[in-house]
Amino acid sequence: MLIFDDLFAQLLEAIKINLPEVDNTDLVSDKSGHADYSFRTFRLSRLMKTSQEDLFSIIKEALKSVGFVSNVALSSGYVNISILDSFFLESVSKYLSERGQYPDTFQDPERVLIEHTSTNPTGPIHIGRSRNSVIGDGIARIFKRCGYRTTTQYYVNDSGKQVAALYKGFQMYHEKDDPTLGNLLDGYQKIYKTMTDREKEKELVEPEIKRYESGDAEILQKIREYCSIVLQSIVESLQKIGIKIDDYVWESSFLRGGELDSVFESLSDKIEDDSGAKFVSMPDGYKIYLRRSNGTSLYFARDIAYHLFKALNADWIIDILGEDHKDHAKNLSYVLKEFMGYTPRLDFVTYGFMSLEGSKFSTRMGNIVSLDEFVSRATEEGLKVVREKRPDLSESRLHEIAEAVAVSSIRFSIVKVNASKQLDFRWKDALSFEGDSAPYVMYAYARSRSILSRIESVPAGDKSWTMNEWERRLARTLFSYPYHLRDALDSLRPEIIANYCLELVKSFNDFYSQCPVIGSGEETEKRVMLVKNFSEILKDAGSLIGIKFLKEM
RNA sequence: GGGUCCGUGGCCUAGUUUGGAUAAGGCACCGUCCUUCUAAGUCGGUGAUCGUGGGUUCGAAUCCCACCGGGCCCGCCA
Repeated sequence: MLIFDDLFAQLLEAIKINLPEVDNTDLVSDKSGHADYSFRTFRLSRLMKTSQEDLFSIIKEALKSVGFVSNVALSSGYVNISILDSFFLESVSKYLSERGQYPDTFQDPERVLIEHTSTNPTGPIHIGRSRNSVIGDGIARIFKRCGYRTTTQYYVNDSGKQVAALYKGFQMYHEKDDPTLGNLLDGYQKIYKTMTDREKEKELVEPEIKRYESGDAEILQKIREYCSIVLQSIVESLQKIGIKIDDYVWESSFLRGGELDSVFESLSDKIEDDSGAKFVSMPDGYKIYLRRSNGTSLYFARDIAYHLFKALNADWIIDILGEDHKDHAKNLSYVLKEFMGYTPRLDFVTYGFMSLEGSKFSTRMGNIVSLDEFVSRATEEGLKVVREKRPDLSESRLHEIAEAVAVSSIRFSIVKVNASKQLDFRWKDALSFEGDSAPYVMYAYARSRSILSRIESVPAGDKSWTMNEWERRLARTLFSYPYHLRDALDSLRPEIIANYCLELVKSFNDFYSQCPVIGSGEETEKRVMLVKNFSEILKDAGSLIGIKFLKEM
C-alpha cells in the first residue's frame, strides 16, 4: 500500500461534502495545461439539472477550506482547480527527507507469486522469450515497491515431450560424449530434424516419456542432469540483464510427489474417458485432455498440480505467458475455480510474439537472436558510443558504462511497449541510444548528479517557493509518481513506469535548459531540492524496469 | 472456418480499462542553441480524415455493431 499526500482523493472528498453525487470520473488530473485538476460538470449538470455555473459555485465553496488550492475557475464546462506552487515540492521533499522514499509504503500482508520466463530447458533463451522475463521482472519489482510480499518463480519443464527429445537426441547422437551444453543442443536439434511429423515424434519420444513417468531411475537422473546444464546457461543469460528469479520449481516433482494423483482424485466427478485417455469438458464442449490413453500425464494436468502448489504459499498468483497460451490460461483458470474451488486471486499477463526485422523468429531457419548475442552486440555498440563521447574516461570505466547502457537499453526497449502488442525487433532501433530510450533516461540522471556533486553549500532562499513554468512542471511530475505506480500495479503494466520515466525526464531536461541551479542566488535552494528529488525519484522508478543508473556517463 | 488480440503522421510508440478542452513523444528529414551545471541534450519546422463504414452521445482515438488487414490459438504437444 502506498502512502503519500493523495491530492486527488482529498479534493474529491472535499467536493463530495457539498455535492454527494460526485464520482471519481468527474475529477481528472489535468493534462491539457489549463490547471492541475479539472472537474467536468457535464455529467452532473445533466443528472442534477443544475447549471454549470451553479455547480461551479458549489465546488468553489466546497474547496474554500482546502488549504492547498490556490484557484478555482470555470472554463467551458470545466472547473479548473489550481494547486499552490509550493505544495508539490514540499510534499515530495517531506516524504523523501522524513521517510526516505516517495511514496512511502505500508507492508501489505498479501503474498504475491509471479511466475515468469519458464522457458523449456532445451536451448538458450532468445530475445523473443526474454520479453517474458523483462515483463515479469518489471511487474515483480513494482509489486515489491508497493509493499507486497513478492516472490518470483521459474517453472522448469523437465517432463513431457520436449525434454524427452533432449534426452533421446543426446543418446542418439552423442552417447559417447560428455553432456556439455553444445552436445545437448546439437542432439536436440538433430532429433527434431528427424521428427518431421507427429507419428515420427510419437515413435521416438513416447516410449521415453513412459519410462520417465514410470520412475525409471536412469532416465530420471539423466534428464534432470541435462536440464540442469541447459537451465544454468539460461540463468546466466538472465543474470546479464539483471534478472534473478527467487525459486525454481521442477515440474517432475509433481509426478513423483503424488500431487498429480490428487489432481485426478479431486476432479474425479468431472473426468470423462476416451478409450483410456482422460479429459474434462469446458462449457463450450471443448475437451481438455489430462492423461494419454497410455497413462502418461499431459501439460494441463501438471499445470493444475503446479497451481495448487503455488496456492500453498500465495494469495495472489500472476503468470506471465506468451499469447499462444491464452486459451490454456482461460481454461486453467476455469477448471481451478469452477471445478476445484480455487481461492487465490489469479491473473495472467499475456504478451504478443516478437519478430525479427519483420519476419518470424525461427530456430531452424537460423532466424534467431539469443539474449547473450544481443547483450554482447549492444555492449559493443555502447562501447563505441561512450568511447567517442568520453575520451577522458579510463578503459574500465568505459566498459562499465557501456554495459549499463546495453542492459538498460535492452530491457527498456522491450518493457516500454504494451505487452498485448506484437513487437518487431530491429537491430538499428535496438542499438540506438537516442530519443525515447534508456540512455536518454540515464543521461538525465547523470546530469542531475553532476549538479548535486558541485553543490557545496546551499544559500537559504525564498521560502515561498514560487515557481516558473519549468520548475512547476517538474515538481508536479515528481509529485505524480505514486499515481503512475499504482496504475502500473493495478493494471499489471510495467510500460506505465517506462512512460512515466520518459515524461519525468522530459520535464527535467526542459528545466535543465531553462533554469540554472548553481549560482542562481535566491532560487538555488528550491532548485537544488528539485534536482535532488528528481534524481531520487527517477532512480526509484527506473530501477523498477531494470534501468541501471550511473553518476556519470 | 470458429475464437481471441492488435491496427494512431513515411517508420516506432503513448493516450483506449474510467468518453470530454488544440491527438502526445521518438526515429527519419530541414533549421536553431555548447566562454551556464555532460549536446546521449534543448528549441523550432514539415508530416495524422486515430484501418474502413455505420451506431450511441451535447461530445468518440476511447463505448457498440459490421467489415478489412495482421498476430496467436483451435494436438491424447508444451
